Amino acid sequence: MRPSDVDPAQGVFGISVAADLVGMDPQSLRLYERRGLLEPARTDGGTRRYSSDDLARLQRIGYLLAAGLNLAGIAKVLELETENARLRAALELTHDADMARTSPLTRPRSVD
DNA sequence: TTTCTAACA
DNA sequence: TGTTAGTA
Repeated sequence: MRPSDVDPAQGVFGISVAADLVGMDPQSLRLYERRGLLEPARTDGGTRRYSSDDLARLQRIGYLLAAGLNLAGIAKVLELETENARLRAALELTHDADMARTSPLTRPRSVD
């Protein structure tokens, strides 16, 4: 299987490996999950499986923590970002490439 | 591996 | 408040 065939949304890493890759402790990863910042996949046995998307999310959490936000604030940020991505994806389906290039909200208004 | 608890800064 | 360590 080629690297390009790997689904970034599919969980493959155990918690120890995932924590190692992002420079965090497994305990912190569990705390983030309990606070609703993350929801990694589970094996049949119930152990966590972190995907590449999860790792990117963890690095985002680390960045926001360093920026001074607490976990509650980060949960809110990630929630809004997720919704924003969902809305943009829906917009992409409705509009053609030309419309998607400039947001209706930011497109300059004609002010005679 | 999980969850819980306590101590630290 | 978030991290770390110890426990079961």
